[in-house]
Amino acid sequence: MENREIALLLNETADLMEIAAEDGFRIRSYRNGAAAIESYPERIEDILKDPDRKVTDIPGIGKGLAAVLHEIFTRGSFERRDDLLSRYPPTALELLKIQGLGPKSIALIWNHFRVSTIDGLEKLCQEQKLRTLPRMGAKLEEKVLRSIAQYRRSSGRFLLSFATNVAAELADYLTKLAGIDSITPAGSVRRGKETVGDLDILVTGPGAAAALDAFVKYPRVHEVLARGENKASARLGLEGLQVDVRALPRENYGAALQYFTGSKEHSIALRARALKLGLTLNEYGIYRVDDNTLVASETEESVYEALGLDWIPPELRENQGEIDAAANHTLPRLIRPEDIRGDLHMHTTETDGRASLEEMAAACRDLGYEYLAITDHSKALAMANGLDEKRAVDFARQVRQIRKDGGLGIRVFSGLECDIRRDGTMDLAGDALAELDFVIASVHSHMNIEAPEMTDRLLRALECPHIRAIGHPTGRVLLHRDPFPFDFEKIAREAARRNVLLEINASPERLDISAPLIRQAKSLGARFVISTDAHHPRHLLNIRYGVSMARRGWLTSADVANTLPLSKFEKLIQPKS
DNA sequence: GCCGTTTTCGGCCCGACTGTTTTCAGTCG
Repeated sequence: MENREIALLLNETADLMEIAAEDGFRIRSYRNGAAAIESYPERIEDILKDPDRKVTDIPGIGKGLAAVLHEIFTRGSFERRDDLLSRYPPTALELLKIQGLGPKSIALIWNHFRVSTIDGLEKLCQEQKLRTLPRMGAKLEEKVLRSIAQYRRSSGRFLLSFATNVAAELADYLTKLAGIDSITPAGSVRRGKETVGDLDILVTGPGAAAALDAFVKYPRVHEVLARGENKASARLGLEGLQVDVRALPRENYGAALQYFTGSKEHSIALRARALKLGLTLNEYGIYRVDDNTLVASETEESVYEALGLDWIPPELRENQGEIDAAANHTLPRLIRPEDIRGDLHMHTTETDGRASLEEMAAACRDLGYEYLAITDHSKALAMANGLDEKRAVDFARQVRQIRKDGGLGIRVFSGLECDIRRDGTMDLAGDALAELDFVIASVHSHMNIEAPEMTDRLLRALECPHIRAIGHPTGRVLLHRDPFPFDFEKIAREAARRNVLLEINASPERLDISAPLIRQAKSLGARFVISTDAHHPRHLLNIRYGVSMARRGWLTSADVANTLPLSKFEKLIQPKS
């Protein structure tokens, strides 16, 4: 069992414990343990098997959870979980994903109506029965119905980061087999889409067919859906991501890669173009219509070339003008991960991060960056122990002192992720913000106000002369929360006019803003910064997902401020006179 | 349930908002 799956079992149990109104601190221990296991660099299973090692050496795992882990490995579950599942159906966990309902309400609904499914809940709301329970009313019913609709739209999809990791683990496993030349994830993962429905993996080489056998025996396979000559399909792990592995002969790899990368709209447009040229395109190659002779198939480049096109980066393949651009040789030179020279949004133990300034700086240095900004939360985020004016000013001084003392081998900017209050004013006073090098303004509260008020709020925030960027501008959380409504065009235009950068938040759960908005903002003259919002050094690696979004938004390195060398970036963030 | 100790017990991030109340429980971040 993978660490991620153990963490899932512990987290689900913690959810059930919440519904059962068990002790909050015990619940937190389960969650802490789950988080520790999920991020642990080694497999917990290996440690448990090794008599010389103890899982209790992992911070967050004590005697109690160690016993739970042993039980998980002997029989796949544990007593507390089984007991809770005998009292509450597993579907109740799904209800926790509905906004506006928490564990108390779910327990109440179950106890009163014996309802524990989304469908049942929807019926209760429609029949106006939810309001008969204490402290529940018409507004809640509406909110729950809206949230159910949102939940249905997003379920069955997975985060890009999750699918990417599954693909990497599977590739690791398959690459050890004999006779494998290449293993390539195609589909929406290759296009860098923020969420994916399933995973397509293409395998070539003399051992490709045998790789299908290996795949269906892959330990993480939960359920085999299909097993044919050229394709095997299975659901992986407890999460149930569907993975299709296809064995392909080398000679039509390029055509297959194009075909399975999509998007469907892009491929349809390509086939239409082929027909106009007297050609036909399918997953095996490009053929002349009149005599059926093969024109191209071995590489993607040759397929595009046969259609009179430059090779199109997968991130652009959405039939959004990329085919014309490829025909006219005007495709943009897209930004690449290696263009990034600094990360400008991250947290430390001073607020809700897990590492110190020094540790974050060292990690950035190891990534080859030239600079970084530490941007802890401001005081409005009390649960994160946000900085007040005094702590913010002290922090700015501390960073100046570090520089005076010779620095950390990388330029550190003092920053802040400052809350934007409901009225659009900043959470900290201007003279405190003025001490800092790089202030990001972000919305963390009052996200359900009407669009005009939100637009005014953001416009007012942009008036603050000390802010350099708007953090996660639309507030979306993928598969969970829609962007809050506001007039994006107005904000992007105003940000461009005031030289405030729009953040492309690379956190896999956010990837905010979306590719269409990036492209729109670029057309309005906006500039961007791609940052990870890291709360741990390993989160810094998520920058790749932000770069994927930027590429999907047609950005070049010139559009992104943190591709600038240090000296130029410093000039850019000089205080406005 | 974990942790750390002035070591086996007590502390463990908490403030704001919402919708429902008639003084506040539940949710969210």
